[in-house]
Amino acid sequence: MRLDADVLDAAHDLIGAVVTAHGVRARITEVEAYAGPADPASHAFTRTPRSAIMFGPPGRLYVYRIHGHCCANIVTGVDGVASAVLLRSARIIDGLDVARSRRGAVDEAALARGPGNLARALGITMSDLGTDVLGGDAIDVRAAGKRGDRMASGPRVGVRRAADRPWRFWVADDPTVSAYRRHPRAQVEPQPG
DNA sequence: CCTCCGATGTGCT
DNA sequence: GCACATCGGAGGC
Repeated sequence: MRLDADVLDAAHDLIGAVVTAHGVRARITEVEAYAGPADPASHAFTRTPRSAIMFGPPGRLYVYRIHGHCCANIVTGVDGVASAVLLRSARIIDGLDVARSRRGAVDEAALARGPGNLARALGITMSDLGTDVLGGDAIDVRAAGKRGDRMASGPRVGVRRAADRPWRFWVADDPTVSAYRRHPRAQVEPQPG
């Protein structure tokens, strides 16, 4: 996985990768790229205590809370370059009963559909902030065999600024992928040229 | 399709 | 203090 390369390459590589966390294994089916200071939608557009981790080395987990939910990102880019890939959806491979106990009575395809639901199903909380997912810690992300799935891309979900950059990537026609929701006050970004 | 709203932390003033 | 957010479920049209 090219986590130290361009964040769009890293996002591509994370589709199909397998994440293991707290008794559940899942194959990633949907991600979004956030390009740091070059990206008004990124938490690292400005450097704050919360976003500082994204300015560090790749492979660490950036977890944040929003509206009472936790969301998990993989930090990308070499040390000093701030960017990250949000894990939005996944298909549970192993530990279905554990995931169900965390998520309640929902369809199997919906257990880890959407970033808040994914973190919940995998038991990821703020205590996992900073975990090195490449280093044999409690949470692990690794490339899996190529599956020949068709990849699709489009605008990111729920962002107000830079709302039209097609930096969301997902496995085409996969029922575990979340629906697109545009931010109600999405801003139009000036087009170059 | 759309709009509302609970939920709660972060960052700005 | 306060606006707003990488959300998600429910409900209306």
